[in-house]
Amino acid sequence: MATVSRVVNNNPNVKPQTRKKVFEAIERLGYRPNAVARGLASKKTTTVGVVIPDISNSIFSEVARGIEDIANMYHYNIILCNADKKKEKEIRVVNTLLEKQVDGLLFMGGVITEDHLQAFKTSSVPVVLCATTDEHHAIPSVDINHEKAAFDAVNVLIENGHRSIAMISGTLQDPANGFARYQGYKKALEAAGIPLREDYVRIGNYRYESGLELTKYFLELDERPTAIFAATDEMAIGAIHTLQDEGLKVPEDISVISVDNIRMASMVRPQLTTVAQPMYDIGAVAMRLLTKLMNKETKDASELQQVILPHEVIHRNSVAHR
Amino acid sequence: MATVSRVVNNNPNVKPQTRKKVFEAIERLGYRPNAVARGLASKKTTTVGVVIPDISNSIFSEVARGIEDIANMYHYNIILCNADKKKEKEIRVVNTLLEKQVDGLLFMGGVITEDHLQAFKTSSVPVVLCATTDEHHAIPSVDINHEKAAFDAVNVLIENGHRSIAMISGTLQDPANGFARYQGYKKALEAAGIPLREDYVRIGNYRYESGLELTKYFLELDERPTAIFAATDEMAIGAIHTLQDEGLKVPEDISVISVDNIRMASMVRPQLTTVAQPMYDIGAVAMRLLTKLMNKETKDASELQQVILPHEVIHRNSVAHR
DNA sequence: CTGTTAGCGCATTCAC
DNA sequence: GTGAATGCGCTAACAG
Repeated sequence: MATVSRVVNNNPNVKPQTRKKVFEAIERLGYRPNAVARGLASKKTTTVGVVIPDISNSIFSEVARGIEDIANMYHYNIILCNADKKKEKEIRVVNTLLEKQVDGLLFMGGVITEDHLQAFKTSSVPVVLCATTDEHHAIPSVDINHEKAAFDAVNVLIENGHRSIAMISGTLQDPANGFARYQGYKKALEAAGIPLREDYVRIGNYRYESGLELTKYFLELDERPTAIFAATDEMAIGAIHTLQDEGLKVPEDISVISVDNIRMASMVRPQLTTVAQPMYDIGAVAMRLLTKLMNKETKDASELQQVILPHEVIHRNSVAHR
Repeated sequence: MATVSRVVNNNPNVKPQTRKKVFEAIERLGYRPNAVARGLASKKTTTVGVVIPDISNSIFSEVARGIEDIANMYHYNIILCNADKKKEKEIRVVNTLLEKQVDGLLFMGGVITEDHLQAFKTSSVPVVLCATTDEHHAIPSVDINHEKAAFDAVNVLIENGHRSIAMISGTLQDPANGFARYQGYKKALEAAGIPLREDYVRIGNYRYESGLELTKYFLELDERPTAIFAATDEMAIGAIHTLQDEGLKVPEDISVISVDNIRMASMVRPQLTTVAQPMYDIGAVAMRLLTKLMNKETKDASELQQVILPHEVIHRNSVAHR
């Protein structure tokens, strides 16, 4: 029995001949190792938990793909849980994942509250945040610099001569994303000496429909903006369509830029100029970091583990000089 | 110890008072049940395996969301594995999933070969196919009728007076999807007495880029088609863009229709007329069926378990009368 | 209603 | 290099 365990686990201390015999017996009997029993005995499940807001959202599904590819590479499987950015659900799934004895946890979600931190603290396995950060940087994370990304996007507009720049923002309640991107907008205007106009900022919900809707508001203004910065590609595409539906041309009449670079950004006309956020890489790097933490390859989880991946302006056809 | 097990598992045979005491102790000690040990002892893991071609593809990620929601409702978790429609990888992940003692398996993939059937047969837990079927209907499945969906799509074109209808097909090697949709196209033409022209059919890979590319070919034909039927929305959107880039108007000059109804279909201009395939429901129904099978609520896995969900024509703005 | 017992299928000592 | 013994943390009989 111990010998079988050795060959199954590739332990070298087995005579090649008996190894062969064991393999034959395995084949003949259709023996399949029981990973649950192995997990109980070895205290390792080679499984990691992934909590994600919504797998059907393309942003997150790309991150998930990055996670799974790297997980696979290191022979981990992933248990996937949608939590819809609902705090209660997030904490609940973290606990069930921990009960299932995952070897590590990847967390994507909304705001990281004290309760989240508390839940993570009860974990005996490493946790890394993915595409988000906690305000105190208490948990390892990998993300982009959302504020700088937004700043760079708005700057593209400014460099193209725009000074009337509206923003379709996400919720300001989310410090890691919505608020940070709004801050980037504000600072870019500030740096260019452009006064911030309150009527040039509307709050959406990140989605297409809200881009569609909020753009109508801008068009009713006496002084229409000449450019719109949307916090997400989806809202930007919504904006473009409202503009087009109203007979305006993008980018000739109004320019549009955003941040994300979802696949759809190059599948619309005009193709969207946007700041690319490397979704796949965020997932991949986060998973890689998690493997290091699980193997204790890295000294201390609390040092240096705030990875910021670079973003990049992708020039396409939705921004024009004026 | 047994009593603790009882309260944790909500067994009614516990005096309310001792139940309360146990809960207090659990709270005080921060006790967290070990689901792996439970799984070993009870032979149930409350986990199901999901093999999926690519979670970052919106078609599949919507199915996955349907699966997870219902799984969650029945207190199952899902282990998600991407297999990219690669036979070898598919079979490998099925085996690791089985080693992990999942209580059931949901399979989305490419062609179901004999080797797949063989792998499923070694499973002691139920398997259901999701968004695909095997040719012999040996495995329970939930899907739409792809042939009829394609037939209906082409018929919309015919009813609108089109007789020169080209098709951008998926691979004909995939009987459950690509080939079935091609068959639907063929039969619709046949039923309308329209001869099939070989130069009106091109084979793509389901994706945007191939729609983009193959449409150019149709435009170079002496007799241009007046309508294009694409096997997927992505290819249809690609077709529309090539048409527009060449200065043609959709649907005035050329009509386009397809099947899928991905979210993006209503996020392009013109909005895409397409046959809706209920992705979320396919996942949800498949998971629900799997729960029944796992609970042996249903007599025999091999009877009646070929669920066909209805599809529906969604009229938008990419088809015109001529 | 509660406590005792015996595995679940492995990995991991420890002898040999 | 191999086999025997122990225990991972729980559930499932079984007594009481």
